[in-house]
Amino acid sequence: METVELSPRKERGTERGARRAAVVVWMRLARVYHKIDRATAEHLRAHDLSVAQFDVLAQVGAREGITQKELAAALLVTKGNVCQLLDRMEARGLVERRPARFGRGNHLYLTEAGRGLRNSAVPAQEDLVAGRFAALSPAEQQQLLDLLRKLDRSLDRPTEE
Amino acid sequence: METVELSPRKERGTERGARRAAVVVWMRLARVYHKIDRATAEHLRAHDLSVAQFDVLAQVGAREGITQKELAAALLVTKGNVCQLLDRMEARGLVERRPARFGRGNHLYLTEAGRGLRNSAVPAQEDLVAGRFAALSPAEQQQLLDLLRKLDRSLDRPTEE
DNA sequence: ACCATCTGGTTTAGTGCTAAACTCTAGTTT
DNA sequence: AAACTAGAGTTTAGCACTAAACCAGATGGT
Repeated sequence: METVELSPRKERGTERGARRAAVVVWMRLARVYHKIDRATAEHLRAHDLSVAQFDVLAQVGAREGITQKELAAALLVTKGNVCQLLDRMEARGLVERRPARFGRGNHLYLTEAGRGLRNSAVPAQEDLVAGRFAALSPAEQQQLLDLLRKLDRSLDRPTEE
Repeated sequence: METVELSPRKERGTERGARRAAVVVWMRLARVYHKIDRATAEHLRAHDLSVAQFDVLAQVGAREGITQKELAAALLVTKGNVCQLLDRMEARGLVERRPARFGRGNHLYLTEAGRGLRNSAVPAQEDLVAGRFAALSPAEQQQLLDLLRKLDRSLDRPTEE
């Protein structure tokens, strides 16, 4: 295995420190993500839903008529993944694919069952999340949101390292 | 950075408002996590490593002699998952399972190949993460870390919902 | 009209992950 | 010592997810 090209910067002492600091933040963020994700997965089992399926239900419910491509983009997953997810959920009668009348692409809609499940699962899910964040005051949550937003936006801009 | 309202004024301080607010923070956190996770996965392919394998390599390298159970706990995954992961990595000659001399459990060690790979992959990975967090100043990263730490610690405390 | 291309969507192979059942053995009980 | 128990590790079934190849209908240029 070859050595990988490191970024062409000079190894100044402060850079090393900055690198460490970022890694620590990232590890903590990943930890928090995992814990809450696990907790929601466990909770959603009461509705016979996986987290992925819940996400589909929530997104499609919020934006009916969305296409598979758009859904994949919204969920940050591949179209292949969305396709398989929809296969299962359609077979279970939760969502419906309708081919576009003009142009290409399938439009997605919730069935009655899907809407019903969504209406019960979404509030429960929100309650759970609210509970997990309850340790932070509203002001702290706002602060956290601000930081995450700034970070998130910077991630869209093509590599500015 | 300017503060953005979380929700319409009329919901401020209400249960509904708090619930919404937490959900918004959570969605943003999940988004950030996904993006960085994807970026690291892509980057690690240069070393023929998945994120999970990288994590194993990093953990075992940092704490040689760790048991599988401890590793699973450190990575927040099931022991079954660790077992499979180790199967592949052992087959590839990166790690080694050694049955405990006394008591039960396997102790884990990196092979020479594993150590070499770790030594090249870890710094590259840290550079990438540092780059992704570069949009935040050191002070902001500290702030983010503080909030995540507080949140993380609260998640360990048995359900206070 | 014809062909080339583009682009949603589908399929497939391979990893990651969980839950749950199972194995094996160390340490304990009787 | 024989049997029981508990705990680390393994196995299995099934969903999630990606990358990459594939398919088919739309679009567009000549």
